[in-house]
Amino acid sequence: MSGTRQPGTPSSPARDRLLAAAYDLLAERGVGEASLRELAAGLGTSHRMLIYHFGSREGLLAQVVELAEERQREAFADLTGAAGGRTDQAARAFWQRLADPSLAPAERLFFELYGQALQGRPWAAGMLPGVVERWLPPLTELFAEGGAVPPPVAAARARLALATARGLLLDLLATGDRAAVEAAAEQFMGLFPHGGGEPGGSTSPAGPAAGSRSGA
Amino acid sequence: MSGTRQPGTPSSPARDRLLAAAYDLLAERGVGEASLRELAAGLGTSHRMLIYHFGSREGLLAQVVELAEERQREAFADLTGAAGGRTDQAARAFWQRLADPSLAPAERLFFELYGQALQGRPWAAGMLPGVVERWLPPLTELFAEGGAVPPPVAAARARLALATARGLLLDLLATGDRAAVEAAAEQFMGLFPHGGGEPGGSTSPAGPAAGSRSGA
DNA sequence: GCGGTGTTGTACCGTGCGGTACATGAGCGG
DNA sequence: CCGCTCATGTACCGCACGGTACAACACCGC
Repeated sequence: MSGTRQPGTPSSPARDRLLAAAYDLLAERGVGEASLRELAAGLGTSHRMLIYHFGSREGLLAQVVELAEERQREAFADLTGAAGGRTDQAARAFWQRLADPSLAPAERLFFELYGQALQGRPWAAGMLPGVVERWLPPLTELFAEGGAVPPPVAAARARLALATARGLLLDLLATGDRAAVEAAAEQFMGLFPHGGGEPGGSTSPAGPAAGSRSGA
Repeated sequence: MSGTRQPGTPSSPARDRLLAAAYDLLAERGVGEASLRELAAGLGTSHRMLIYHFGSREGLLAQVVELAEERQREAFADLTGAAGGRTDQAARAFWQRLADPSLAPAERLFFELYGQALQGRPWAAGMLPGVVERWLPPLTELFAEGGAVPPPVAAARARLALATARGLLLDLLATGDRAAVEAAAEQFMGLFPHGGGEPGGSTSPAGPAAGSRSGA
């Protein structure tokens, strides 16, 4: 046995370091045109090593997708944690986090991967199953306001808030017009009829939140 | 002079046919991994001809992006036309059109191009300048309800509706759960406080609307 | 010190890529 | 009928790609 490692997910420390660094690098450069050799050069290793650890280029990309998914999961955990208190406060806080410029590269990567997954790229397929569904239960609970809102309405609002946050993020990334996007988010949060605060417009959604920076 | 044609946009009929067909083909297969040769084969021509008409692969992709932009412009014209009547009716009609399954390939292409543009791919850069801005004036007018809504509020709601429609479209394309997405859209349209109808939640937004099908 | 196991470097392979050279027609003005 | 331009086909170039072969090295248990 010479060339490649196990095809599964053996998760050696070196591999994990490489993967995290590759994630950051791809967030900056985009996946589309990145060759193994370019990537390896940017990572300070050789394309040989990438194949050794990930089996193939597609294997590496699939692992990056899985990592993006995992980062989303972490963001989601943060949300459920933060959502203990007032709904509108949780919403605003989460939106503030999403709009943090330091997360922009990860979010651009998220949307690139999303687009590739929609086009049926096999290595990106892992993105799709959870990309909406995973967010719905906690968001639905958040919007239920402890039972004051009927479950079907809460579910629809959860889905709506998720979509809205992602759409606003797309806008923000494309235009960079932070003020205008914030105003739109504010509009959304102000639309809900209930008493105390607003329910949490742009609360949760989009990104592959936890943004690790410079990598390994 | 043997090989390539003018680099500009000379727009011969043959070229236009090729471009429209390439658009449809890329909508089905995705841009990411399409080589000139694959593309040409699917178009019933040779990669030589693509280079002759478009100068280079990037030139072709840039033209496809421009065409996508143009299709958006047509969709936008449809919107302004349809928006003459009641706001909520226009909104629902436009959303119905967006959700039409036959538009899905064009919309997937739109989001793939959007993602590539966000990652700085030069041939996709033409996407960004108008992708939000172009929709705002007519939407703002729509949401102003003839002056009943203050301009800043109308502007924020326009931006919000655009973002929401795109987010919901992303959801629909990923999950295929038409009923749930429709329910979320309905929620949005029902949120606005004003009298008569709802202002037009998912009214306008996303796609490269006018969907030409099987191409030349 | 030896044999393994995990890791890395160097060198290479075949393929398909984007792009070019050049010849060949089709259609038309003169 | 010539000559010109537009269009297209065939053949090729050099290159970078993903992937593999194989040898070497580090480290560890014994």
